[in-house]
Amino acid sequence: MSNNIIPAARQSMIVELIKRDGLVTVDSLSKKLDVSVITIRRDLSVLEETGVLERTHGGAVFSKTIEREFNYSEKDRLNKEQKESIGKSAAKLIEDGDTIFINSGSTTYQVIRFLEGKKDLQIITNNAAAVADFGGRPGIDLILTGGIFRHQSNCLIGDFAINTVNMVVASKLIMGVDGLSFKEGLTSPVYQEAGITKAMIERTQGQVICVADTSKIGRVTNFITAPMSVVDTLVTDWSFDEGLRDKIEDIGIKIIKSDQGL
Amino acid sequence: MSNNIIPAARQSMIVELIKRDGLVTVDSLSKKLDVSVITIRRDLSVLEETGVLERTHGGAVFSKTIEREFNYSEKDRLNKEQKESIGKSAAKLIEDGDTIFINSGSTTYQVIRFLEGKKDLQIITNNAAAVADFGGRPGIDLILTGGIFRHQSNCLIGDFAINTVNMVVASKLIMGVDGLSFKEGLTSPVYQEAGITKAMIERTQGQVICVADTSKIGRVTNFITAPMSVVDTLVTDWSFDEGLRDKIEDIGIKIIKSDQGL
DNA sequence: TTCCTATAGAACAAAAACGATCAAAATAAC
DNA sequence: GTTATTTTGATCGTTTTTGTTCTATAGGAA
Repeated sequence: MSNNIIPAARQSMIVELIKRDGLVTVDSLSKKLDVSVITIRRDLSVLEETGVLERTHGGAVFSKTIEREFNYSEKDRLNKEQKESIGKSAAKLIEDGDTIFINSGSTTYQVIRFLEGKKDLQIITNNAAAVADFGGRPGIDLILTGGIFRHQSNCLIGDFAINTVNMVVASKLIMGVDGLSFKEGLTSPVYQEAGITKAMIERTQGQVICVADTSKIGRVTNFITAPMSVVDTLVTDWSFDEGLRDKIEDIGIKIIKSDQGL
Repeated sequence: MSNNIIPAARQSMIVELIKRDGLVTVDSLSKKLDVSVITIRRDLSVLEETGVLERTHGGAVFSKTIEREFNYSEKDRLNKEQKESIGKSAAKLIEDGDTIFINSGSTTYQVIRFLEGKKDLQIITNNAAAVADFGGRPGIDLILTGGIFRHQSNCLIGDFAINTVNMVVASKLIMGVDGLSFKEGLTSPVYQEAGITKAMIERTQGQVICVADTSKIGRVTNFITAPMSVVDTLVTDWSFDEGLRDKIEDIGIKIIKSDQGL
């Protein structure tokens, strides 16, 4: 894919990758960008000079100082590759003309990113980060629910948010969760976020799509949002344990596994 | 497609491409514009002189400085120093325990920045940018109104926003305007934004503080928000024309001039 | 600790891109 | 139509970038 690119382009790709993943290895960059390892090292040295990254043995990490500025939380970076591919797969389930709820979370954020190009879409979300790189895409209305800004998870919570949700009937819901278990159902670590999601579920007349990388499956956090049975479709990543498939499909959930390697 | 064009046209094409892609290569430009690489190099040198791009080996990247200004939008940059000092002065009018409306705009955004350190404050705003560098300040609740995201002015508009505003009674309003004239009153270039501000004015029981640098005074834009008489305090910058003072104070508006040099 | 493997860095050679110069072509001026 | 000016392209030496080889070093395992 990638040959015949100028150094500046290659370096900006490295910056993108390190912003996305928080960490890159010389080896993987060498393969991905199709240049020798020494070239990658030289690039990393240049970029270290500019301050966007810090070199380590075998690669480089995103600069701590810049990281803080960007407000990239650890959580956003965790399983980033999985979340991106889940986002891409989930976005395919959205059709032109849909009105969709999207709750907050690093996985659902990835879905929003991949909705570009859809037509006549209305997104209602309490994810405050959504506006960040949403440069006025034609054909897509982005509606924030409003509410109290909770910076830890970059989302909007409280009655104002719930009120807005209650004024909408959506055709689909993209729901991120923190835990997903047969016994306790869908759980969230923050009470108020669970409340918003609950309201969204009630106001969705069409498909409820749950996005969760495999680390969430089987996990239980503090606040119960809903039983698993509200989910129509579960989009998860490639390392899904096939042993669970039957048990999940038995309660009427369709499983979609996203592809590795974007 | 492309032969027989004058240099200026070719160069403006290059500018368009670099604005779009952020980066161009000499080689691809040479092919796309059907001229030799040396010509492209000369074009890039010329354009580098003008400051729109920075040359690199093999091509050029969009100028960092211009890029930054691009994101901030023309409006944010205009009279930045004035706006900052107005923001600082206006923030001093806010007391601990206040519940304040803040409408959207580059000047009011500066006010938000300087509210750090206040206690027990509740900010209700339709400025989507507010969350950007609001790192969870203790003692301050930031509440977004919700609404349709309007990327051109980074704000939230529409019924959802107005509904939220209508659920609040604020003790103060920080109001940015685009024009401020005796005859037409306070005006805004965007209909929906005027609507939000109107709702905020109605729901404010205390002080209405208008923040406007001197370039706004006397200007009229398209949509009337309110007559000037709704304003209690006008915070403007140091170059305020003292000849207008009496006339403005006569309608009951207190004038605060912010200091130059932050 | 000691060994071992993987990574880093230096030096050199090859390839690509650059800049300067000059001639040819296109355009403008007369 | 002729001349002057600008613009473009080609050549060639120079600089930058890249990859290979080799040596040194870091980090993990026994």
